[in-house]
Amino acid sequence: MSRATDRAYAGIRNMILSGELPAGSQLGEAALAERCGVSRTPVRDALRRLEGELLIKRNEAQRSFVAAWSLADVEDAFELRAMLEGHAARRAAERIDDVTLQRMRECNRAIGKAVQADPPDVMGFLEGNRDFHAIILETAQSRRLGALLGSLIEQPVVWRTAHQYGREALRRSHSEHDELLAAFARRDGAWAQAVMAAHIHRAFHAYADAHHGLAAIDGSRSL
Amino acid sequence: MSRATDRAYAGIRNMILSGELPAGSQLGEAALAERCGVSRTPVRDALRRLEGELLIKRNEAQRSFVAAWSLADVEDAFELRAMLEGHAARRAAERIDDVTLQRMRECNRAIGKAVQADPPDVMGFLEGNRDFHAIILETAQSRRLGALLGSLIEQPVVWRTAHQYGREALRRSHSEHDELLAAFARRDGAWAQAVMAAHIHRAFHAYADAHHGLAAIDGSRSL
DNA sequence: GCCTAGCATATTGTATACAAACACTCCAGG
DNA sequence: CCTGGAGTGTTTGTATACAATATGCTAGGC
Repeated sequence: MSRATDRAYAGIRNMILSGELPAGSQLGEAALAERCGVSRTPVRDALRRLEGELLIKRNEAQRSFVAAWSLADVEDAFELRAMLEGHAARRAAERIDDVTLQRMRECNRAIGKAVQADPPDVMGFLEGNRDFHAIILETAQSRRLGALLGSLIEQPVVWRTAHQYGREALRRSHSEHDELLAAFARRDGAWAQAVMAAHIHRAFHAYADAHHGLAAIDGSRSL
Repeated sequence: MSRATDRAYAGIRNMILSGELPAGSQLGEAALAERCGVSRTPVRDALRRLEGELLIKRNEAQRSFVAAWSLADVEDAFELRAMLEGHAARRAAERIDDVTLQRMRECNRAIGKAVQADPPDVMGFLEGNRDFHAIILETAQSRRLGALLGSLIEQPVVWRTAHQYGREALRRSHSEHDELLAAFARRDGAWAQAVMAAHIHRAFHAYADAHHGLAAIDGSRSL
């Protein structure tokens, strides 16, 4: 998108994800505009977008607030992701060509390298991971699926806690990608779907463990 | 939302769905603003929203055009709906209380009455059908699921062709709702999910038959 | 004759001013 | 002391003016 709108979107988004704007705080358009160095117009566009991604909720009088995410909300989002990305994986496995398959292999090699670095290169991992999933989504060739997943992929709180993931969790993620590649190589859609669904569900539990601790799985705390 | 934005959204949407603005035609903000009797600002909001619902697509230079829907696109949307609404039905069956169940029974009775009227009351059917599915979505208690389905429920072309559905198709829809109610009464999530998925898939074929004819299932024609 | 550069035009992006809606406070009356 | 309501201030909605950008056409050179 255009420069000012992007700046507003990225700026507000970062303020929310970094915790600079805590859950529940009001987002006045004028204040945000000043902080981002743009006028209210692009801020309004950005707020609409963020509202669609459920990072922001509006009260009955159209005032915007940072949405509060309970663990149940996050689980809900992961469950939908598992379903939709599983579907995407199945479609991709049925449609993938050898060139794309090769690209995915290289992508996962890069992820493997990031995992084995000392200390683990978490940013590199996240980037490779995002690319990997993006290729699958693209190969699935469903515009609507892409649009739906768009609001789910960038988990709001995941980024903040990614660094808490242990090397073991990253390594398992990497090896699950390998299994996905095996399913793709065989063009086995059902296999790919199952592996992907498991992959996402496991990622949720890795998140829940890292962020809430094993004892706190009660859904009562907000993020 | 507010008055002007709603007017723009509803106006543009109707122009697209009614065919007044054919697929592929450019949507200049200024022209739309004049036709809707508002300024460009609410028109821009409405365009953003419609773009999210994929009724509009933008080219690389940010110009808006009415999206062309091929039969494959419609099938794609129905497939996603089957998956997501199936999921919603499962959650709803596991959570529904007796009061809501009674409301749904009454809703389906109203649908039955519309179907048996002579001639069939198609508008009444559509209205009841929408309510029925809305109750399920509400009972599923997943904000994100609601947001995702929001962009899928209002099939753009379905409304234009609903009147072509025969009484038999409407009657089957009604009886499938009955089966759904049976699954809900037993709190059987898996059953509800299966019935709902079948319900949506059948609806797609009813649509395809009515709109494209039995011989034209090739995905090449746009809507 | 064709390609390219540049200008004219159309269209979207951004800023700002003003209008409307809402929330909040404070005072008056019971 | 509690309640109702008017007034004030804050916040969002809308309109419009201006800036930036893309597009298409024309003219000039090769």
